[in-house]
Amino acid sequence: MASPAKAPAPDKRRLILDAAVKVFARRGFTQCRVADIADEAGVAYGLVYHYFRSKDAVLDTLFLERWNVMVDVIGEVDGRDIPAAEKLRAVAGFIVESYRHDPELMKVIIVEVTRAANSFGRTHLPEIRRAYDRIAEIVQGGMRTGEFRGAVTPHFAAMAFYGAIEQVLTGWIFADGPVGDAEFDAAKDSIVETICGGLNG
Amino acid sequence: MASPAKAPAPDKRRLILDAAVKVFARRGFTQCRVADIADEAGVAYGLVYHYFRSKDAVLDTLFLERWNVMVDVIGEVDGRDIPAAEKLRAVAGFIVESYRHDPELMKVIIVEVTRAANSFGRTHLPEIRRAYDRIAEIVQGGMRTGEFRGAVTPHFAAMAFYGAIEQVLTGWIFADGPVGDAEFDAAKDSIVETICGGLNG
DNA sequence: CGAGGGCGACTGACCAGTCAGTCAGGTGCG
DNA sequence: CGCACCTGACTGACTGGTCAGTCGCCCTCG
Repeated sequence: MASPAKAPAPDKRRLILDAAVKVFARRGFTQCRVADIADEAGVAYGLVYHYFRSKDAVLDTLFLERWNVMVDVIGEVDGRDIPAAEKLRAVAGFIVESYRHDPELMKVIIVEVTRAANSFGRTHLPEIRRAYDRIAEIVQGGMRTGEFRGAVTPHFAAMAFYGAIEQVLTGWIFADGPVGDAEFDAAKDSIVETICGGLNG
Repeated sequence: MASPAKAPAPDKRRLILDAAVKVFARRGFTQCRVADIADEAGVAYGLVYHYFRSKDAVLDTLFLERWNVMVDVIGEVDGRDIPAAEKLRAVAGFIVESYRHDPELMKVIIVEVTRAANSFGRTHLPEIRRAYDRIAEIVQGGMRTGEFRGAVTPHFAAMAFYGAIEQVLTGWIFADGPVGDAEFDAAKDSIVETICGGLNG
């Protein structure tokens, strides 16, 4: 996927990537033309193909850049010496903060890859699964120490946890108005509260 | 969307709809051609346009037919005189059974509409929201009677609940192998157990 | 002077939707 | 009863437009 070794011309390449995020977020991957990316970047059409093998490769790069960071963070969090519930809070916090920091990128990743079972979601299944697996490891750790009970499998709990987060982000994406700081912070707590504490009173 | 009053020729129209489910499930809405639907139905290309305004209208019909049934079921369940947790179990059960009964249709609805924020998801936002709202009403009822505690808003709990279900179904969709009966039944319990009981031990 | 970043007109494939026409079954009239 | 006419379901070749990807050229910098 373009220039593996020493970065040759970081400027324009980055410009194209950033422009692609904007354009993909605005109209969706399929609905936008390669010309839109080039225009947004203020760059010639052909230059996109100088840096990327195809339109698909642009999305692939965007997704992998960010997803790998997230998978690493989850692993790092699991290594910390804190309660399992705090680990889940850290993960939920990181994902919510990612959205707060760059909503357009997160929209593209979720809508065009993570939730796109017929196209990029299928391509990147292994990477997506790795994230679930790492969350499941956190849950399993919590069960080992007795912090969590073993009513459901770790894998299942991980699906529910990640599903809840993605559903909340999707709500924000659909709303596509500005979301307040209070709402971001409330969401982090609510996600952990729901999955760990449960509804039962 | 075609013949409102007395059904004139139910055969071919239904045939096209059923064929579309197969084809959309197999290759995705955008990746498949109208000719594929016609071929699958064993019908001429033009007939698709005799019964439907456009390719989009075929998907719209498929989605609304099924989604409205689900929204009605959720409302009916809420009317029953049973504990709130049992209501959620009934809803989760209905959705899981819908998948068990017709996985292809559910795949199309979830992948192409519910999770497609840039296309049909946006179009059908009102219908999708109606389902969330009805689930939230169930949760709110549970809080009123003291069955559920009010740690999170009903709306948030509804998002988490539905998000967990959809994530589980998405897992099955991605796996696209046969899923065993035991797994279906376990899922219904696990979803309710996770959302109501929580992980904390 | 040549390597390679940068350019954008062009092409070939693809596909949603159209439309001119066929045909089977129904209806009314002589 | 049967002939003429009508209706609309049904057909599939064709069109118009779109767009990913190519290619030959230019221009700058070392």
